Amino acid sequence: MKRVKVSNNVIRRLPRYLRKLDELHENGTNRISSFELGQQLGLTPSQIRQDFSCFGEFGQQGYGYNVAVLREQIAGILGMDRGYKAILVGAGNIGHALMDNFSFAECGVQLVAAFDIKENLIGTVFKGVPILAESQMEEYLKTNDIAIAVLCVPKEVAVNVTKVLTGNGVEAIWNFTNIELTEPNSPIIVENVHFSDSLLSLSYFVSERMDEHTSQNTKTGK
Amino acid sequence: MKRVKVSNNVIRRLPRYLRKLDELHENGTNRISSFELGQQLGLTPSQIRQDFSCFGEFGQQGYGYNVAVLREQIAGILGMDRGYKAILVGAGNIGHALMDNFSFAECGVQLVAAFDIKENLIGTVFKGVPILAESQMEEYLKTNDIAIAVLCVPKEVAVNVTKVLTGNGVEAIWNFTNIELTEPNSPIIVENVHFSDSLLSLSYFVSERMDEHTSQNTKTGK
DNA sequence: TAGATTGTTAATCGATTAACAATC
DNA sequence: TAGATTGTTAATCGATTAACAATC
Repeated sequence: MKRVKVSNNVIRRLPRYLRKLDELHENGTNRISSFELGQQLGLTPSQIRQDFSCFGEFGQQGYGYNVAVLREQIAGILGMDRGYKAILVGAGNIGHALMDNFSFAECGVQLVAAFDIKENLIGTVFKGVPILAESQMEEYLKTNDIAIAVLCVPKEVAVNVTKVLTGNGVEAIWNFTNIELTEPNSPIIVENVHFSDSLLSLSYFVSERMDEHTSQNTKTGK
Repeated sequence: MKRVKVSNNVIRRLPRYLRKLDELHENGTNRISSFELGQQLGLTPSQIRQDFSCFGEFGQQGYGYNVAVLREQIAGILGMDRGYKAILVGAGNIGHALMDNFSFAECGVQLVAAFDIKENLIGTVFKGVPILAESQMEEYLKTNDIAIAVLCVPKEVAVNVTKVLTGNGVEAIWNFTNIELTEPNSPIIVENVHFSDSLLSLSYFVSERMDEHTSQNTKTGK
């Protein structure tokens, strides 16, 4: 596959393309043009064609894109066909909710084990995933090829757990703790899910909206 | 407050500034320069000063920024002092995990009620938040001033629930369902938390890393 | 005062959009 | 063939970085 340096913005749009293509496929749509796709996603056709051209030529002049083919291409670009193995660390609360609801398999990721320190969880199997003692984690990492760790531990222990993970071959951390995990020179890949950052952004947009209304009312003397 | 149109990129950095300032405050740091803040966040001092200047003048030449003052300014910009009221719709799984772990109050948001259709949940109170029947929701919205809805329902019903929300004064939706909620001409504010998009991006970066290694090994004949 | 550091203007860089030849 | 639509090159736009006068 073509692998030139692709901008972050492009990469963040790829999962959206995938989701839309899945939807189109379900609807029985076989082909789509960049114009129509742009309409549905709120993007310009130019941007869509530019984005795809980072990775190859997936369309056909005068026809557009075959939905199924394009879907498979993007899935491949995202690495969904690589079967990366993941472990989850911290099976309480959000960790548990992820195991319960989130389909790792739909992203092409295999969740092979979870780790916790709570005695009542250790040794149990939840939705087919064994929950093991955190003390066993290092050994487990050494004997299994784990690419991804889902980090759901309390923030106090996050840094120490991260050291064990990165020291034992884990490539990437899906970070659900509310701390900045990225160290300046670390080669580890960190993807943050910061709920509070997300809610605060939303709060900003609400405030902006409210202030607009207020100032308009002032202007019009309401 | 100064309210000029500020780019999305700037807004997304504000919660990170806030988090860092909280950390500095806890450490007992009273003042910080844009240079030092940039070092700690991996940003240029220029960018930091540009970002702040969208909202006002919070620093002092020759001195830098007072941590506590800057923190309060950013909190205000984000609307944390406005006490927005929120409801949560769908109290199972991820919704329940949010109620259990996530501190709405720390973001300055009041979670005042949750709604569900499960009989065994209705009428109970969880962490001080009453869980009501979804059939009561419309009435509740009409008699309370709810700015934000946290959407955690199954995706099949998400669109219909959204109509009820937007039709009854809700300004913004914090969307935990895995569907595209934003309609072309809708004035509703939507903040998406798409777990699968996040994991797929991570999967991309892992794949990129692996391919780099492979191609290097090929070049060096390993 | 001299040194430090801001806020802001100008320069650079990168991302998006427009245009169009190629071709299905 | 004629019409449609791609992939790509060029133009535009916006965001980041650099520079510097103002001033604490």
